[in-house]
Amino acid sequence: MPRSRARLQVIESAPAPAPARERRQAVAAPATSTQRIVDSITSAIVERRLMPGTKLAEQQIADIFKVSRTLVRQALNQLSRDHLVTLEPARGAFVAQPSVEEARQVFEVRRMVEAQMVRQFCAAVTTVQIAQLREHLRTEADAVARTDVQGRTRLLADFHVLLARMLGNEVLAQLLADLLSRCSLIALMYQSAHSAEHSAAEHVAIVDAIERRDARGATRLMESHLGNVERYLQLNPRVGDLAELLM
Amino acid sequence: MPRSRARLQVIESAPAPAPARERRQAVAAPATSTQRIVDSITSAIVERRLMPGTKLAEQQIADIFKVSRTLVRQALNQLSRDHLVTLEPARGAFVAQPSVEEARQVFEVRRMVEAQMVRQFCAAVTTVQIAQLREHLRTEADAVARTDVQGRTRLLADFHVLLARMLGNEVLAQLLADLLSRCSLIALMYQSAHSAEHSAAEHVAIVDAIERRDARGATRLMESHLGNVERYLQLNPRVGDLAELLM
DNA sequence: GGCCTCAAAAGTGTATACACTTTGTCCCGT
DNA sequence: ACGGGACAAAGTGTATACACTTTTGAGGCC
Repeated sequence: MPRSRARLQVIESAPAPAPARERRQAVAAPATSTQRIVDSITSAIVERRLMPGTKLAEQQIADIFKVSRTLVRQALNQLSRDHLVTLEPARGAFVAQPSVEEARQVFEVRRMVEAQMVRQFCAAVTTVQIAQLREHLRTEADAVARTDVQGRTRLLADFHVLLARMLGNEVLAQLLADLLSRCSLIALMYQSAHSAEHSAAEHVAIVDAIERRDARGATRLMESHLGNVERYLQLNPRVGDLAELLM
Repeated sequence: MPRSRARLQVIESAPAPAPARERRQAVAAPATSTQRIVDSITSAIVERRLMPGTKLAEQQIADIFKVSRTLVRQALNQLSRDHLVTLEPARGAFVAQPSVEEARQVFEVRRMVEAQMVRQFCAAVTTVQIAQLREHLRTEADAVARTDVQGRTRLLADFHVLLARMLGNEVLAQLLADLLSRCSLIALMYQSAHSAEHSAAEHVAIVDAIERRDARGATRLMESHLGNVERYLQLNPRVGDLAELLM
């Protein structure tokens, strides 16, 4: 009997004119099919089109992208390494449902890394870089003003990666990018109540401190920023994890 | 052509008597074939049996492990995410040759993360944990005394992961484990001149400071330890990277 | 009616087939 | 001789085939 399969509809959104994504694609050539799948699913997860716990059946995805399961499997493997999906042997792939504990640990690591990052940044920052940061803050403010939810989420995360990249340390930047994609998932799973406006404002304060070369102040601001973001997570899971919901 | 279909040959290789590998398998049962391949290649790289730049042909590896290329490809993909091999499209997989710049960045990140780690550790450490650390240091000293090269290399790295794990932060521990496997490759590629004895001694000093709950001292010691390890890398590449060798 | 059994369906795990790309070699023209 | 182009060998990229596992659902039994 044919099962009506309408659940996972078109993941690939029409080429959104979101400037951030445009730029990303322009810079780092997408090219390979596998990467296209990874990117699409990543976006879908981070932008809440795919909810935590959703099953990602290989054939289904293969049909959508018009490729074989081989490539889909590769993509799912990559995603599992990013902690965006979990693979259960012989059962399949599911959109990850990071636990409260994992959330805590991810934020802990971010505090450790980013505090040091900001500290070093103050010692080496150039006026050109400050200008770039200001420019980014402006874009953030724009997105917030337009209530462009997807755009602002990405931009708020990019701020942190931008800092890392400006230290000229690609290893650090990638590490932070990984942590931030996990944070996106965490934030949406635990419905962050921390408003985008608030985050953007804290970013401004951090850049102000950096401009003053106030290492201690900037560090403190970054730590409290991350603390705030974490604190406002609603630690009663709202989606997925039926066990916790029903007990 | 008739296909001979040998069904499911789950031929576990005879347990190699290498003590280090034994231990690893005992702790985290690998089970799946793919993981077995990843572990084997990882060991081979870290223990210098596979030199940087070596080509890893899929069929060749498949024959060795008696599996299909499918699983080998999965393994190689994982290894590339660990930065132990690089994949060149349509050309194949090669044991990675981290550049001098990458080495610098990895150590930079380690300094940032581990400095904070030690600081926090001083605030929360228990006497039981100190005892565990002392125990580990004893094992290190043993391996150094016996000039058990492979064992001591692994143990010196494990010290750092042990610290991370003791903070109860699995995310941090994994992150550090990743960085350390990259460091192993870097160290062997640039023939570290930093003696194992010296490293072990510095580890002891760090634990001493931790025991005194001397956060500032421990942090400083950790930073100088990592600085030393990096400083003693021979930054003239000795293997691979012909370009740099010939100019 | 509820529950166990079991078999078909659906889905994952691994192997194999085949297309295409790269690389090395040989032959030819200059 | 030398350079270049065609061809063969080797190897990677993707699709497909088949084996095995989990899930599902229908019927039979209590």
